[in-house]
Amino acid sequence: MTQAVRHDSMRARNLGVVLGEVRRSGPITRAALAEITGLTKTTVSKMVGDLIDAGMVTESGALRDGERGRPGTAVTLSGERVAALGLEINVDYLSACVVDLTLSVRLRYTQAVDNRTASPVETLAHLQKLFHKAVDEARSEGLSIAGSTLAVPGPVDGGRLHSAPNLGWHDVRVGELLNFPAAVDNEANLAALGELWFGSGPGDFLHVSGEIGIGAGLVVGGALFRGARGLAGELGHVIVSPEGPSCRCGGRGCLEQYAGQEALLRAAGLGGGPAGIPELLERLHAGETRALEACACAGQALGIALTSAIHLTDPGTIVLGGIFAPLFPWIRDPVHETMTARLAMMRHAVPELTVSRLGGDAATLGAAGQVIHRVIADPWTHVVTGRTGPGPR
Amino acid sequence: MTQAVRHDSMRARNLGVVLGEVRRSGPITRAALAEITGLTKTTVSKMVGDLIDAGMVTESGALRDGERGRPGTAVTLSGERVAALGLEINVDYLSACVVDLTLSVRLRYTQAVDNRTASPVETLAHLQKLFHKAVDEARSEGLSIAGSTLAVPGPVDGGRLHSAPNLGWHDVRVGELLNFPAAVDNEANLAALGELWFGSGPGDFLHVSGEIGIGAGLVVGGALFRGARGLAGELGHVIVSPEGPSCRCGGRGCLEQYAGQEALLRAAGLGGGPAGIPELLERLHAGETRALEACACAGQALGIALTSAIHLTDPGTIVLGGIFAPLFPWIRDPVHETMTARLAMMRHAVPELTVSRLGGDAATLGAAGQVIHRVIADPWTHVVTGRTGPGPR
DNA sequence: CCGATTTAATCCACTTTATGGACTTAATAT
DNA sequence: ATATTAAGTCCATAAAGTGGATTAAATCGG
Repeated sequence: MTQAVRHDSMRARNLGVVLGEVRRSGPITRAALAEITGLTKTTVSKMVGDLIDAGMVTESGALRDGERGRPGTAVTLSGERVAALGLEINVDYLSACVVDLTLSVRLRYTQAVDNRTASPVETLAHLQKLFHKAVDEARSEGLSIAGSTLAVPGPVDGGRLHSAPNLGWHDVRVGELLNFPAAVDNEANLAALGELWFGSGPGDFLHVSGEIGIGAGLVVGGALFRGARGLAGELGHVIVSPEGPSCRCGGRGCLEQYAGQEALLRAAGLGGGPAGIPELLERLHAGETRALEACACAGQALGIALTSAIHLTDPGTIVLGGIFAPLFPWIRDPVHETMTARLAMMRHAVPELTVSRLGGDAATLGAAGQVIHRVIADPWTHVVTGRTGPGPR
Repeated sequence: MTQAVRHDSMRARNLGVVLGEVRRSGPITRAALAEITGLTKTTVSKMVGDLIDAGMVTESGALRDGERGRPGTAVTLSGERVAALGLEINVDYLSACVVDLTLSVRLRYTQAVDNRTASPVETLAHLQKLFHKAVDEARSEGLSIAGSTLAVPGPVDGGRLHSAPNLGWHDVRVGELLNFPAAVDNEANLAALGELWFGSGPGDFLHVSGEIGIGAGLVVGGALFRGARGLAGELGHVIVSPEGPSCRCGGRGCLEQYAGQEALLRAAGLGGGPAGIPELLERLHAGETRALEACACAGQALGIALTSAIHLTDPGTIVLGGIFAPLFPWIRDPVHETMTARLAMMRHAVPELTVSRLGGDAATLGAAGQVIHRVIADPWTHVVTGRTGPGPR
């Protein structure tokens, strides 16, 4: 149910509207904010004052635009006080980053841990150390961490990680095992949000994260689509060919069996050993036929799965990330041709096919960005608790 | 951007919250409304008064629940004043229905028109007559039509119908051709909403409308998912087998080629003639092998497409409607078995598979229901303009 | 059968928040 | 130097919800 609005929540929401507009429109004067939001100059002035007190906004000098009349003083987001922490569990390392309100990355950490051999509890203990280190160091820079989110490589439903094949984890209640406050979410979802906020991401796109599994995050109207239980976006198990090779999910012919990291390396003649994507890239650059053909096949399969995804979810753009980012030059054409051929008559415009500009950090950034976005949408608590000293009696 | 809240919009929203709660919780006292919404009794009382004045709510007698203390007077939605009109263009007839605020169907119309031979303009002229007839007759019953929505059999993007194969329409700007005020939406989308509001529909489901084409409407959290351009839900073109028969969409192996009405009838040996679903049902009841096998094959194909859809969109339930409703006894098992086998390892619970309780009216009902839902979510304008006579000066 | 208790609904003084016009400030134009 | 224009602040007012007091209408207990 939509919640009822009272005086305090009216103010809370309007604060969010004003702060959101400051974020959206860069340096902007109070007068312009009033115009855009529809609030009066008085109201906006008061709110901007509160936001400045809370350290979320700063005056960034006079905005002289050549027009006559008194020039306005522009305000911008301030990265000096509020920050958020993004965490990620990868196969062989943990990573963390601290991002401030302006979405600038302030601190980054990685710590090598072989999470395939470690138990969930061990891994999470390592993660806790990383958490405290990051929080302490952020504090020493004057930043206060408004919240944190943890990215895990598999579908999450209410803090519970269903399965993470590349960690060997199955049905782990991560939320309950954490000894520090953090939200838990799927790496593919958060990578999509990372692309939205830190990449060139437009407002509507399907972000494909190719790893050992293949996940996807669907962003529509600037918000992530999660489905009924938060398990949406399992692109890796969309059926490419109903009688294809069987998959660990129980099905047959899933995309993962054609374009997952393992399948791809095997097709390129690199399976079975410790060989990885770097080797594949070398061979591609060397023009080795087997590697090129492996990419072409994977691209076609991806194109087929994406065609189904487009018909079902109608994304504006497709963004390829994860292992597909470095492979983009070799898979772009087969993916694009497959999609174009199969979508030809149904739509005026086939979704654009682009590549992620973010590296392996996409999920960590998205995790931190999610917290920042929540703060910007609802700065109320931070404004109130952010007051210095006891308020007027 | 989220809009700023001012005093009037605060009141508008709270009116919507109160009215929405009246709808949700049946006959309910003012005190209970206050408890649930978090507003004070004073505020709720004032709002209920306004809603009664506007004819949207009535007192429905004392609510004596055996407890001691003064019994409350319950209020319910009133179907006496506000209503909505749903319209639908089918292959060989037009239909309309008037639904009141309580979602009771008050008037129904159908008019035989062969829309395959008629041009869009001719069809819409017929529709206009139907519109006025419905509005006039509703008015004579004391109902005022708050709005209307038109269901068309194909994907719609901003009032523009991309293609409606069973009408032979292509790229028709329906919104601009209408000489009366109505929103235009895809029949599959509206059928899903019909199921949500008039059927047994739970809050999260994928509604499959099998017709000549196969569409789907995805409802998550009580809201329809439309994708970036409103073209989501084209289940009929999800790829079942990449090298399958070619489809009018330009692709190959689309679901429609296996489970669409034409493919199904052809497989059952009924193709080429005027034979239809009734004949197929006769043969199924007679136990004819060819018909049974056709259903089994269609069911398997549907199961494969739904498996992909489930991985991508994670619906809580699958509701089969359209031609799949009467065929349900014969396709249920193949669909269910295919889905279960292929989803086994990925989720604890495979989505439930149910059948639509609504007949061919689903879309018309959804169309009218959409208007009603908008009125309930935002009753403000109706409360203000609904006042009888000049207000107190 | 009557008073005590309990809950519903209304009344009224008050608080919170936004409004809108007046006022001050700081630029450009003439 | 003065007029004009726009930004930002001040202040009295309006709109809406709050919370406690009051009235109303039941059940419970003796």
